[in-house]
Amino acid sequence: MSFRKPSAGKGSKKGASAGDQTSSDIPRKTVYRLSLYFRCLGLMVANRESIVSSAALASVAGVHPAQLRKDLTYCGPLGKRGTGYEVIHLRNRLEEILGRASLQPVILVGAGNLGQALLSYKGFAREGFEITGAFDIRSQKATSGKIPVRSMSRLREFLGKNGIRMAILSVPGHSAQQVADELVGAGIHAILNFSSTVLHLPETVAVNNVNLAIELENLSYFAR
Amino acid sequence: MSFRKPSAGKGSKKGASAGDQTSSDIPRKTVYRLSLYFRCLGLMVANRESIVSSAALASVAGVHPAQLRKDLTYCGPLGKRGTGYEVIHLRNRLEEILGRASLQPVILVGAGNLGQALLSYKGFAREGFEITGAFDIRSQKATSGKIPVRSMSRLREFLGKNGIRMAILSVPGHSAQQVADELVGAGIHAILNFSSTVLHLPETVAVNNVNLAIELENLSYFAR
DNA sequence: TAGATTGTTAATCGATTAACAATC
DNA sequence: TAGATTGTTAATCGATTAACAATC
Repeated sequence: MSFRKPSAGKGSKKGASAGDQTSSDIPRKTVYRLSLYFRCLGLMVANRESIVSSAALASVAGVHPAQLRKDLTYCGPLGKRGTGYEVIHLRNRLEEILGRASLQPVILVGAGNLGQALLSYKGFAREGFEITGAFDIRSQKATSGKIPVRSMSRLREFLGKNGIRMAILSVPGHSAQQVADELVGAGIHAILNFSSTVLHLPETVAVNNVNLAIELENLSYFAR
Repeated sequence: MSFRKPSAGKGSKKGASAGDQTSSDIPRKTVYRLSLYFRCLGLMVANRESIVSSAALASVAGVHPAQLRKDLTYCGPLGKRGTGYEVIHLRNRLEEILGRASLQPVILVGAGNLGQALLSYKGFAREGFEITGAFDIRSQKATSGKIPVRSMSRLREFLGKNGIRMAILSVPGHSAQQVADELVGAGIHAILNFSSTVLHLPETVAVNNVNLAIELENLSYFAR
């Protein structure tokens, strides 16, 4: 989950948020769905499917066919009327737009319970995101198969040296705002916020909120 | 993150989804924000604040004051004109509506890399959700401090015996749909889906999608 | 009473979907 | 050519915000 808004406005996204940022002409919700289409197309490539219609792709992605076609208008004309889309071609175009070609370095801040769990999660790497550094108020020696957790005091130096723009924030709620300010001050432009605090940051900083407790709470409400 | 829609419609929420369900008159986005307000009020209670205005609470929650007031209309009249809201009173009312009073049992299905991480995450318990059972195709003995991972074949029996309605799904994408069908068949009404697959399920089942890779991908797009 | 703030309605805004001409 | 499906515009729908009367 995440809460920031589409590129056009300010306000709150999924549930709530503070501060939004612009970075392109494609609305945030559309960018999100493009990621989804990209993944569906990856499966189709693996299945040796060469052509797909908007109806078929939309069905797999769980969206309305018209919405898919609307979303794709942001990517230029890509299909062939009467036929559909070339799977590989469409996938390549989305990869290009989403900037998936290159590996993205990310730092993780807050190596507590959730932070440690995220550090051991291999899904990020599988998707092209490498956690190149981990930070916490208390540093931890590297143990087998794990990267070292550095002291927060080394943050600025590390970011500058490695040109990193993205951070995963998994500190306790009570220190999230302060740490986020620190991150932004040190040059971070995008934060995946797992803390339960709504961050107040400049609009130039992109924030996506993932609040697992609220997701469950939300489900439990609708499960009754 | 999560993708299902507000209680009223069908379509996709944050990014994409398939299938939606109704369960009340309060729109899903509003329910989500009520959770957020509930947490902010918790902090205020801890700070011994007794009264709060819509402007102040909205600011902390990162939403527009009018939106907060609109959201609260679903909860009945709660404030005092000219003064604001009694913190404790409002918090209690939200707790009531969200059904936070009681502890919710949840199962986790898929004890791979991410599943193990989620099992060791203590944040769920802290928020009133107890992972009472874990399942995987291959069962695992309980080790110190961890609950046992049961074989999927024991699922139906376990659910029936414990009256569990919610599941966290952390299986690989390629088996997510099949396992989800199994869960629904066994009586699950709400799924927190961490897999990268968009699930196609009956509208009566609530699904929230959390796709960490897409969250990061989305951020990386806007961080450029 | 004067000032403040809620609750609510109406206006705005954006996102989704329907419809269809263009065209393969 | 006839059938299919895209790309796009217009219509619909829902969510957010502005505005203000009610009232504490």
